Amino acid sequence: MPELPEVEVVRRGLVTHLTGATLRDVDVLHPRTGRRYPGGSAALAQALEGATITAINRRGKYLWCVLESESTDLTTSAVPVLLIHLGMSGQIIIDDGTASLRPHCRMRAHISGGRSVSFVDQRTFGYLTIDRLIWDPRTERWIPSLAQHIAPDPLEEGFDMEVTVRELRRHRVPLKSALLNQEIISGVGNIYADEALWAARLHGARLTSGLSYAQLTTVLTEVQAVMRRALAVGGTSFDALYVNTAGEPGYFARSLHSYGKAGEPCDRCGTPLVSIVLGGRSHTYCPSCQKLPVRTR
DNA sequence: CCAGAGACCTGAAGGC
DNA sequence: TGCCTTCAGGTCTCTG
Repeated sequence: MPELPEVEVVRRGLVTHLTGATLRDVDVLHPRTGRRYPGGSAALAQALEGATITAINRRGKYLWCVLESESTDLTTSAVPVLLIHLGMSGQIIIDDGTASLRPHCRMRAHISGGRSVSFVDQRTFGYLTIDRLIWDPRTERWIPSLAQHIAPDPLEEGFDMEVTVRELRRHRVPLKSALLNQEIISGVGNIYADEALWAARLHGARLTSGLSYAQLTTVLTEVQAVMRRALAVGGTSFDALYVNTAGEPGYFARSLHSYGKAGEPCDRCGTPLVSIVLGGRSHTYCPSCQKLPVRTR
């Protein structure tokens, strides 16, 4: 499940292999992959034909390739980008172009040197589309218009801890749900939300409005810390659905303390971890280290 | 405006 | 053995 660290690992792979690359013989092979592009997958493939990638950037789980195009479709004053969201099973694989089409391959294009780039996505929650860059005054950088609604992510330069804490407190929702809300903080998914809550010793059901500035700052600091550690080892490959651009898994799964460990002893106190459903998503926590405050009345 | 629920999708895993 | 149900996840859309 690609969250911020996994998407960043993919971005770094693309920087190495796609910077300066021109897309040729573009095929978009599934209708859902191009569903966000007006005209759909066939029109998307046509628009991408001959486009050259000049830079690859990211905010949260949103990834985009800045394009220069020989196609008039893309020539306007605004800078066009290929926006990529990996959804929950998206992979981008660079190979030597001789391999046969991979299972669940949703887009394939040839690039220079006889190589090819494939977008593989088993569950089709991911998508590709073409968007335009707009200026984001909050962080003083260019972002795709379709990423306008998401907040800065905890590892980007313009991330403001105090603003995010205030935004968390403005909502009256379970802390776990707030961490997953990309409009409050972007890039966090179920794995790193559970891990940060475990590290901060906070129960995910606690309401954001009832938590102190110090507690919220702690959990955000833990989000940053766990993501940096995961990034350092190539991300989390909990199942076969996440790999880097070379098709290799990351190694952070072995460092997880709570996600996917219901019933196993807590690494701090030995109490068996418990799993509940919160906002429609599983939340695994230690009932001893991450207590809910006792309700009076 | 805001919170919560449902829809989307596919393969793995569990139950009978 | 085989069929059926349930579950997992991120984001968008709808409802109250």
